[in-house]
Amino acid sequence: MDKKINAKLKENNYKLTEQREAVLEVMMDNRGKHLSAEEVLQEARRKLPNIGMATVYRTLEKLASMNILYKTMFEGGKFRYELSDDESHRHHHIVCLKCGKIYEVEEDLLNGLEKKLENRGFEIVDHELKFYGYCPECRNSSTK
Amino acid sequence: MDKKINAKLKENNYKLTEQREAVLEVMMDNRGKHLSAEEVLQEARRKLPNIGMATVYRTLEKLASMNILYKTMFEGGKFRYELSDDESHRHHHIVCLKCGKIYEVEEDLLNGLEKKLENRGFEIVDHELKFYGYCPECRNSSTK
DNA sequence: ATAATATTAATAATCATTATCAAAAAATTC
DNA sequence: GAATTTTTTGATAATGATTATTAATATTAT
Repeated sequence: MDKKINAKLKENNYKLTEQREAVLEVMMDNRGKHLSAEEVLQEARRKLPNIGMATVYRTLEKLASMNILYKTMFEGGKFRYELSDDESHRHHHIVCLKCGKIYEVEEDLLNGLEKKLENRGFEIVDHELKFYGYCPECRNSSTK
Repeated sequence: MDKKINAKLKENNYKLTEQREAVLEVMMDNRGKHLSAEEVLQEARRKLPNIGMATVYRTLEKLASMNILYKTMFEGGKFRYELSDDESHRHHHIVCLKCGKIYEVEEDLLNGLEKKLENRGFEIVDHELKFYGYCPECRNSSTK
């Protein structure tokens, strides 16, 4: 188990039950992927067949609120969760319209943008950016 | 009725029933606002008391598919619709976390970003950017 | 007008998520 | 360590936004 994660769990005195551990393991096994709650449930049941869906939702919610996971709404009105690598470092997404794969975009692409808005009197606390298009593999394939 | 809109309707040979007209009027009366389907239904019923919610959903969907409306998913997993002022000119949003008001951000803030991604082999066809924070009015008020 | 096509309103169905609640597990108190 | 309180769980019901169904109504073409 990752040290930082462990630290966060303690800091929130969060009891690590076997259900919560199963969910965390699923997220760690899928580092870099963006899983829906349903997908997490499927995977978690391979480790713990009786885990209930309410528990999975509750756990994902809790982990997201401690910034251990990112929770993002993608097309189709479904939330997806991914392991947060580095605390406060938000990043953004490119969704391939063909294969559906989700790639990451580093934060610093957005530098300067928030400043412009703050010059207009807004106070920005968060933002969310998604690109839709074709990834390098799909781009040149015939069946876009 | 706006000329451009009328042209688009014709171009898609879209029959302007009284229900559809009511929905369009609501959107035009609320230019600049971002309405949920439910809100459109409420307003539309003031003009046409028997209009059904399925009709409102269908109509909003149709108008969005002709680019007469923008359809955007905001927090809470709800779509909101707004009148599209200018055809292909996408814009983005700042959502005030206090009053919920939605402000617009002009496109050109993002210039250059897509190019960087295209240099990496992606082909970008669309994007979506939302900022969350406090608007100038709410920023200095005591009860953030 | 008559028949074919579109559109509608009401309502049921869907799907992701949340709430409820009694049972099980864990922690705390005596 | 047994008794009691607190937390967590799983099953299931409820919710809320959206979509599908369907029979009735309106519109258009013949």
